[in-house]
Amino acid sequence: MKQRKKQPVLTRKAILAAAGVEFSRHGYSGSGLIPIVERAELTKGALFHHFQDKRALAAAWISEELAAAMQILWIGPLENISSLDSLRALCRTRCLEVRPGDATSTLVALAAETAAADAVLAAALESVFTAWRTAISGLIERGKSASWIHRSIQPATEAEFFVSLFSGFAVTTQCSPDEAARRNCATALEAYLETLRTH
Amino acid sequence: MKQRKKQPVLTRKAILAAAGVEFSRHGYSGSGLIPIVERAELTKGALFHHFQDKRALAAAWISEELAAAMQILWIGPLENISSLDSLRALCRTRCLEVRPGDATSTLVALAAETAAADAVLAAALESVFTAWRTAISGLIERGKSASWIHRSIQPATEAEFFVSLFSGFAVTTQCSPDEAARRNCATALEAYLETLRTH
DNA sequence: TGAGCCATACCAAAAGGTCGGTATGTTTTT
DNA sequence: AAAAACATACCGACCTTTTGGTATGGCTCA
Repeated sequence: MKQRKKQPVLTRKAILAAAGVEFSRHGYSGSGLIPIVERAELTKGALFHHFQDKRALAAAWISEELAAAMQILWIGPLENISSLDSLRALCRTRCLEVRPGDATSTLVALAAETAAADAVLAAALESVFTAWRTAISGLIERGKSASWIHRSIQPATEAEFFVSLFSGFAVTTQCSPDEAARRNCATALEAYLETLRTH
Repeated sequence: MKQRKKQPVLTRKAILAAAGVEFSRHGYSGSGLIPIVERAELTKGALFHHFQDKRALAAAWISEELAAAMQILWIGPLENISSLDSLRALCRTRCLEVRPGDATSTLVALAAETAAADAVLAAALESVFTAWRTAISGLIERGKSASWIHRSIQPATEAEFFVSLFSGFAVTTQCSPDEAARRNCATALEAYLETLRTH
């Protein structure tokens, strides 16, 4: 099969990837378009050919790249969990490896920065949050059916709580990124997870 | 004592207040200096007379105004609490009234946006977080002494958890500011607080 | 040859910040 | 006590750089 010299889909992906790096490091307002296209080794012509404006670029990155990253980090693993111990292991890992610029932190940071003022970005971000929450509440329902999660636990409420909790970890860790804080979070988290257990 | 006709402290306060409104609405990078001085009905001359640069303005606002607001919202009330029921009532109130642009949300939003990239702002924000955590852990120690909090609870760890939790509430609420989400948070929060109780 | 793809050049506006000037105290000197 | 010297507080014009965004034109491929 003959191949085009340049595949527009690759160009688009390159811009999205570069934009992701900038957004993760400097937030939405703090990211300029020139640093983005320079990082992608392209020009603004390419950028504005694929995206209507800066906001559309950010929205596309959120719903495509960021959502995919959250899928790998959270949704996929959560779907394969079938015991409270494995849930605790996953949470411990995710908690200890939270770092500025990773998918979870960026999701939270972008939400905190833009969601109140920009409905378009808020909608894109919200759908990522919703996918996350849905994975949690699904897991809780499976756990209740299999009797390794207490029957009094309400899936939707608990999912809301769980996502808020990790979002908070992402923020406070960003502010004081020492190992002790992360370990504190992990410890308190395990104590919380125990409250879900059948007793 | 004779009084000066113009009180420079008022001008400074006016700039800080205006800056606070802008930072709360648009974040740090999203806030321009011209909107700030226009809101204060002053000029850039006044701004740069009182503050070295934009970053110093933000740092001053965080350590003076934002810290004071958190004192009123959280630290003060927490110091006057002497039962788990009153703690639960305070938390429920703060949880239900979280809104974009209030002190807690702004603290979290600024931390998420700037803390990873700006050490000066990170330090100012961190000291506000620390005051918050200190108030919580102090309360827990008092509760343990008075036996209305279980003796197995570790104050520092639990304080870290608590602050992260509310920070997360502030973010996720900003993204989907419907009443149901807030109530979910409040419900799950009360269940969590029960785990602190002496049993 | 025409349509998609992307680079170059350019633009108006807004960004953060500088600078000289001035009006108003506050000290110091005579 | 008056005058001179200094300090503080603020204004407003201006500067440079960067911002997000556009207009145009060339290249490639079907």
